[in-house]
Amino acid sequence: MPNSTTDLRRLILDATRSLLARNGYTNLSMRKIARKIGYSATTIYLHFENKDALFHALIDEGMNRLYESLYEVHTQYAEAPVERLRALCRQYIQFGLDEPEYYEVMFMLHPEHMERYPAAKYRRARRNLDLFAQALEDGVTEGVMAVQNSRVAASSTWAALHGTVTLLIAQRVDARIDHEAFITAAIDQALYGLLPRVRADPAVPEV
Amino acid sequence: MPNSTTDLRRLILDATRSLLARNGYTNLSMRKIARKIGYSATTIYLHFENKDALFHALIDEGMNRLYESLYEVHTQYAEAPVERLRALCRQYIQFGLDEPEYYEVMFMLHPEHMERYPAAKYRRARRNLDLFAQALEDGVTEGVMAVQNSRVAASSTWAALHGTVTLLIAQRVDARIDHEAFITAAIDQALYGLLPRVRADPAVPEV
DNA sequence: TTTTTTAAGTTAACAGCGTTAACTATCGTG
DNA sequence: CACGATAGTTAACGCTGTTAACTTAAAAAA
Repeated sequence: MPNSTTDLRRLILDATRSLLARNGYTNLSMRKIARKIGYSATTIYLHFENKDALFHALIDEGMNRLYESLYEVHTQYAEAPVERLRALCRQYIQFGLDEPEYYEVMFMLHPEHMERYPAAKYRRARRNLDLFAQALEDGVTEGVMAVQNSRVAASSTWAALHGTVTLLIAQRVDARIDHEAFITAAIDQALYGLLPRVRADPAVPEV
Repeated sequence: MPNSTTDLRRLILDATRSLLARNGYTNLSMRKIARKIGYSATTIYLHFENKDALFHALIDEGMNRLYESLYEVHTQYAEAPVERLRALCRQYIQFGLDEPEYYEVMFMLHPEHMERYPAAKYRRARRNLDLFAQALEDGVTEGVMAVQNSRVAASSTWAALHGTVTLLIAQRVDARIDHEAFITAAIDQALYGLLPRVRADPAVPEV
């Protein structure tokens, strides 16, 4: 199956990822990718419709790698939903910090660049959120979490993690704050917010 | 004090904000700003060192407007830390959704564009976080919140809000999820995560 | 009043960007 | 041996942020 055509496609994707990690999204261009692999810029257009489509392919690969690492956590903590959720949160944040520029492309691209993101790729990306929703549902079943709607709660938990990663990536967290303490606090706060409360305070209804 | 020089500076800032709101950050250029106010592009460089400096001025104005709206909440709920924090969260998210492109410039600019952000402007921006930290400290004093380090907890709360705003702005929240339900869930989860727990679970230490 | 200096703004240009159209060279097949 | 397809190229268009050099008008100094 793999001929020289698919090899070049692979070469383009690898070069893009490499340049992305080294020089960042801002300093990346079709011409630079081409120069790195020894082809002219227009050759890339023989394998990807445009720059957006090239990044869509890269995003999809990233989503799949993220899923692999989250799924490993999922199976490791199959019997402990709270600890599983905590580990999923850690893994998600670690993924973002390991390759910040890649994370940025995956989750911070402008909606106008995502309008034509293929439905099949979108469904694959959503599997990541499903792992979080599954942990919440298991937690509710076991009575160790209190959540009204697991899909909504999974999204709000994701929002907390996404905010944590993006603030760190954008270097917006105060220099006096230890990053590890910040991450731990963010995860704990999100987790505590999902635990059942003993005496319900009327001012604070269930999530 | 205001002469024609400072007037033109004001004109540039207003035109930039207007174009930002209408066409977004991606479709904004020095030439377009200049065209809108009837000057040549290089005239802008007589009032701002470069594009970054122009946006730094815009960010600073945004941070001050945010502070005004948060400070109003601060005084309104002076005696109820939990309700005050909830209202601060609502106000912050509303601010982001009211002018998404402006929020993006304020909080999502690449660190390389913020390297030369002036210290005085940075201090003004941090006052916004101080209002959150104050609410947490008041809550701890009154025994209605449990927080180890108010600065860290204020940052992790901010992260949850920032994630909520950015996911909505980037249109990454699943179409099947109601935005209002998502926002409420995110705020509630962050808030619950700060409340004191009756029986401490050894698996979940304090934030 | 005349000259000189300063201020405000302009035009032209540079290197780089994503993308398209037109062109060339190579290769497998009829 | 010719032909059509395939893979890749060059040239070009209209953008971008930014700099240098230039003009024009007003203010200050002679």
